[in-house]
Amino acid sequence: MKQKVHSGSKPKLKECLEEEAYLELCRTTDLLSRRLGGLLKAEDLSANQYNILRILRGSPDGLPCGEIGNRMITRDPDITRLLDRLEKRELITRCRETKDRRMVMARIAPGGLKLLAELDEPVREAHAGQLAHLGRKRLWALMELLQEARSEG
Amino acid sequence: MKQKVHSGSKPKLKECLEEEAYLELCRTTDLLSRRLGGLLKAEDLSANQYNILRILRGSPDGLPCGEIGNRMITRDPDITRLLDRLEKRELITRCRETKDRRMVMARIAPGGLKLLAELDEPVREAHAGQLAHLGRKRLWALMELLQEARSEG
DNA sequence: CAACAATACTCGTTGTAACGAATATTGTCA
DNA sequence: TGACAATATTCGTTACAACGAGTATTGTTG
Repeated sequence: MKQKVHSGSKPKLKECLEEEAYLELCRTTDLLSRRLGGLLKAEDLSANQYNILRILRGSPDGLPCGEIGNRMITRDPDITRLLDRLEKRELITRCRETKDRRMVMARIAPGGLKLLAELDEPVREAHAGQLAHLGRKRLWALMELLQEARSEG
Repeated sequence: MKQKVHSGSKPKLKECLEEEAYLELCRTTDLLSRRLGGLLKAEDLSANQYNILRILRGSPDGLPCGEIGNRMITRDPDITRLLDRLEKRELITRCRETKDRRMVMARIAPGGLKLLAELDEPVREAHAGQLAHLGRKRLWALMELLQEARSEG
């Protein structure tokens, strides 16, 4: 996920505005991601693993693997292996659904909740430290623009 | 003024605006990156390799490996191997500097220029297709906000 | 029931990122 | 000159992403 983009040369005339905007986006995301990455690495979590945990925390009833795959845009064999690692560390649990026994529901486990809870504060502080200087107004403006950017892709 | 007291349940983490903005940023960058990723994969280029080629195109006199590493925020040994792969495909050339013989200058090769040239149009079209609906005004606003976001991290 | 679709999984593969440790060469400076 | 710094490299390691092919189980439908 980490995508690095060169930030050196001045924009050539031929480069279109959309491309420049994309580069800005990459640079910014990359910069902001580094701190978070450091926090996660200290807990031996990959960004994807962290995302899964947060998704599952938001769905206390659990989610089928396929649904996780849809949200992450990741193929199901890869989701399976991601969940394998998380399950081995007892951060999540899996159990087969009784209704539709084709599905396996993944739920966050106490260990996963605890780990997330420990990360919440530093993560929030990291983001605040990096973005608070924008202020509420510009943050809202930024979020709105980003949503609009995705709204018609 | 009366103070509100939490009853029993754990105080919900205040979803801070900065964190939300970061998530929006990630979602947007991720979405936009996928098309580019497809174009690059068709040419067997990783995002990092593509970035290096673009950096080098912007520096016709070549760059020392260390400078590339600085721009990409990537460690020396990894840059070396990235350049190895690019050199093997004759997309770049390397030669030792005569002045300071510790340095090795990497330059883009004709093959690299050609490959980039072939990618320029589809890449630009992809980005335009994804972002043009914002219009110039909002694109500028977005870019400005992103620059400000990085200006104090 | 048979055929098919959906779900998750197993297995294998390749390339890469990221990191640590060590080395050779060269330049700089006290 | 000798000690040190800078540059790039080699080597080894681990984990992960991404992809393809195939399998087992279960549900659905004609």
